[in-house]
Amino acid sequence: MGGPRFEPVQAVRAYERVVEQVEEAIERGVLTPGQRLPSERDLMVQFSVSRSTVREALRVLQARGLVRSRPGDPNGAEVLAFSPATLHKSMSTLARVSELSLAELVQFRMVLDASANLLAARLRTEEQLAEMDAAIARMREAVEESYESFSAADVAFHDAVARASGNKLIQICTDVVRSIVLDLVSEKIAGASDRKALMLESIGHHEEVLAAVRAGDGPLAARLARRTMYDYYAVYVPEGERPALLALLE
Amino acid sequence: MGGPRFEPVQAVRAYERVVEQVEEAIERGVLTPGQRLPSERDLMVQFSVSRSTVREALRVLQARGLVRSRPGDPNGAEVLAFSPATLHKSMSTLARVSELSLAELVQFRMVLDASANLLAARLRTEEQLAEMDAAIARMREAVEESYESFSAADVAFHDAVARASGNKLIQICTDVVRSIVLDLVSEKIAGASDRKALMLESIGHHEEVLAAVRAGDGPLAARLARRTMYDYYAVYVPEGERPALLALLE
DNA sequence: GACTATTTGTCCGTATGTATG
DNA sequence: CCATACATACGGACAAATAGT
Repeated sequence: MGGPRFEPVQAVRAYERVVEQVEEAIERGVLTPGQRLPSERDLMVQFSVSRSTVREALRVLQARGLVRSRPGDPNGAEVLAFSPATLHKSMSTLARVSELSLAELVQFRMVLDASANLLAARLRTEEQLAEMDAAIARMREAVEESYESFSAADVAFHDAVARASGNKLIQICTDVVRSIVLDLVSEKIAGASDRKALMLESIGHHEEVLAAVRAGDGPLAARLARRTMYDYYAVYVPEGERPALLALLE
Repeated sequence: MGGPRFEPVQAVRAYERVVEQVEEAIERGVLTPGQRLPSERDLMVQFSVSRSTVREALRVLQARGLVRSRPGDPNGAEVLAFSPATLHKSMSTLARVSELSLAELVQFRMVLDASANLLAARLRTEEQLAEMDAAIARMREAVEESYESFSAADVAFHDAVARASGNKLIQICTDVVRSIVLDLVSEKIAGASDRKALMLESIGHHEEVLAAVRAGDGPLAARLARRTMYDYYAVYVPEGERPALLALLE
């Protein structure tokens, strides 16, 4: 064993080297959000490449959500704070291209929401409990208004729980997967004839979940959260795929 | 309320429009993986834009993992099958830039692995059980060899469980988060003095988990999986953040 | 408000290395 | 080996947009 482990020589493009250097500077904190990159002409001098190369590198950095540039900006491209937008983008294409079924998405939401509730039940503050109360109150008001405002309040509730979990990864994934699921089923829900009854039932479920979170009973909150999500979305999942969801309900 | 809801007019760049059209063609299945795009010169004619614009669009598409282009290829850029590589990339930068702590990453792994085991216990086939057996066997052999081969076998086990869960999203996220965690702690583990004892203990835990999966006891498998992961990684997590992990162990 | 300087967005032409037949 | 077509990279140019005077 052993011997020299040569790296495969790959003709790395010029723009890639530019991307790497800027990316590393951002990740190392040398460039912080809000700061500006040098102008394209300055960059072509510093990297000693042509402007086209600089621009291709900037496009890649922009696609990765690290910088943003506007025409005529005298300050150069702006370094952005990381947002889950790119994550959202790639997960969305994954959902559309790589044939993610609604069942898998809902199942993943059940996993995330249950975990968030489990953690929130132990770690929540009084302030966060108040947020959840307020969200449910808005859900109740929205029943008479529109499905859109109801859905917004529902999102706010789950968001508050996700924040209370203290885990940013849970928070971000919850946000991403939820918006994808809503894209897939919001028209169907909005057009349901018994929409109002569904909303009222959902509110009751949310209140039970919140009571468990308030009582600090994590396992119960997680179980109720899974059940709530199942009851709300199962009708839109093909019957053949529902057993996979039920497997989470023990 | 009401009134015409105008969209904010944003000067959409030419390369963006090119990206949109190609992206849509891929997502609608007009362009399938393995197919080739027209050459850059053909594209500048079809879109009636310049070469630079075409190239910037191709860089963005490449950054999103949708196409790949090599110099001298007579067939033009290749349409790729979607891979979680972009997802991996953006989640990695999220971990580095957005200050994700090791505690949060391990916590998320605990959530994913527990859910995967819960589902696997009900949905696994005999074939998948055999894979898990084989992985544990390789772990046992690797104890005398090296930490690297042990880690590889360990990865294979968790991968088999994730596949057996039947949820691609769990599978992909497991893969992504695991590699990030391993990047952060693999040197520490490899350099541990009581490495061998740790490996043996870990094997025992994995066997208990597998026994629960084989018995079809999902909740038990999930609980053991969480415990296994905690015991393996907790020492690398700052003491102040361990309570957040313990909150998952009920 | 208008003018000017600078920057980005876009286009064109050209040279070079590479892969295919 | 040669010819062709391609991607890569360079440099120059002009219009549109922005910021400061």
